[in-house]
Amino acid sequence: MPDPSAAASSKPLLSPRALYQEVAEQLRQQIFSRTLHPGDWIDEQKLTAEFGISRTPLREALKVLAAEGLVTMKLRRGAYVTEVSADDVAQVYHLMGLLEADAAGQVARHASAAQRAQLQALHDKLEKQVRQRDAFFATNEAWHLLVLELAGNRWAMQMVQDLRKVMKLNRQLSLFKQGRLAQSLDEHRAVMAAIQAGQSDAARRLMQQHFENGVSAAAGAAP
Amino acid sequence: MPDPSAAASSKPLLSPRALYQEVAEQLRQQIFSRTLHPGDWIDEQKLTAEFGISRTPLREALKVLAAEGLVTMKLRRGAYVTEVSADDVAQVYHLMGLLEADAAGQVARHASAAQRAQLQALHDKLEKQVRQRDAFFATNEAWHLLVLELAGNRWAMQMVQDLRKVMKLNRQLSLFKQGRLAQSLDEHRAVMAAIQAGQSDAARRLMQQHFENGVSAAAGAAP
DNA sequence: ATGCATAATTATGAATTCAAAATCAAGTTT
DNA sequence: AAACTTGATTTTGAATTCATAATTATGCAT
Repeated sequence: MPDPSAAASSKPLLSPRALYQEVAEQLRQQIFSRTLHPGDWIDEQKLTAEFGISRTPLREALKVLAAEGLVTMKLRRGAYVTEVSADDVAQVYHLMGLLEADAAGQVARHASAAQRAQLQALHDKLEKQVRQRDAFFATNEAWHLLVLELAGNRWAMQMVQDLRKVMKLNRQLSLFKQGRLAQSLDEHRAVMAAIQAGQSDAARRLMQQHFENGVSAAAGAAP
Repeated sequence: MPDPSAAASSKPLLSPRALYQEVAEQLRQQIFSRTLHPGDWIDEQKLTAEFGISRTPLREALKVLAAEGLVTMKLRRGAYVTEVSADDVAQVYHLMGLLEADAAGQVARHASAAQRAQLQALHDKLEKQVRQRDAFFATNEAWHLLVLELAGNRWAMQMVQDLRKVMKLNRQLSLFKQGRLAQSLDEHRAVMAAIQAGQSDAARRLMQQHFENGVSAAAGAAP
């Protein structure tokens, strides 16, 4: 068994990616898990000690996260975890809706039978996971990403992935309450049907609606 | 021997931004101006000599550009200027259209009278610059960015700015031929009118159309 | 002469060192 | 006692050094 707990414990036997990327991923995890939380100053020395590395790859990783919007660099006073307001959440959610709705439209119009089947398979899996929150979330994300992938716009894909990261800064996991989860599945089913029927406009509108419902739930508009 | 022609010749008397950001901007310029062109390997030593700096800030800048999509990092073999295919151009243009169309809709719906006037002023300026290509381009970009700014979604703003950078990788300045330039102005006028009239849907559709016309011109679909 | 193995060179990735700026602390002055 | 000044400490930003992977060059065998 290679690496049970720590990430940068030993020299990676095979290095699929550079150290700074490894560190960037570790930092993302710490940010998402609130080990580092929004507004916090990022102590370089402490982290280099924790990871057992030098400052160079850490600082490179911080610049990557800054470009992603997860951290904010202040000249001559280091890096801070980005604070995301409720307004930001609404804005980001809106954009994700816009991009994914467009992607759904593209898929409904151009996807092959095999691709539709692939998407349907993931949806069917989702149907069976309504009672398992974590599994549901994982499959849900996979389905959304597959829609984007099938739409075939790699720039849109990259953007949505970055936006998803920003969303994770915000601990409103109450995003999906009990009821919302079932409703979400209903909406998925409708989008899926439109895609299967090749109804581009409908797929687009339904996906947009799916996100609008999500954001109002996230903003706490629902009682 | 000091270097009078190079950009980072002397220590900046006042440093508004960090060196790596300065270098990132220099690199962007070299990429846009085709001093470095798509597919090229980026020679770190050559550039450090040219800029008169060490490799550290240069490598940090490269990571930022990689996050923007302008360069591609290959493990253990350095950085390369990203190659942008015709397909990429179409995809990026489509996304810009999507985002800006949405922004135009928002502005039509929510902008104050003062904001509309501000936008109108820029448009009026544009009307007078149909014969001056460079000035026209500058004002055109300013107008588009103002639409985004007035829409009030800072994430969308950031995205479009990144997409614009990628677009500049592609030297299809034939983007605006003689006739296209006048037509572009017509389309602007229509969007502007819809915004002034508070017609959100119309503004959105017209802006979308504006971009679709642009992309077909860029792709060389027009004769 | 061609192909392969091995040595020399070069470039990348990361650690370390150095300089300057900012923060913090103490002491003095008003 | 409060505020300002001055000095010590910490921390950032950048240069330099070091180790290792990759490339090129050289020599040997077939």
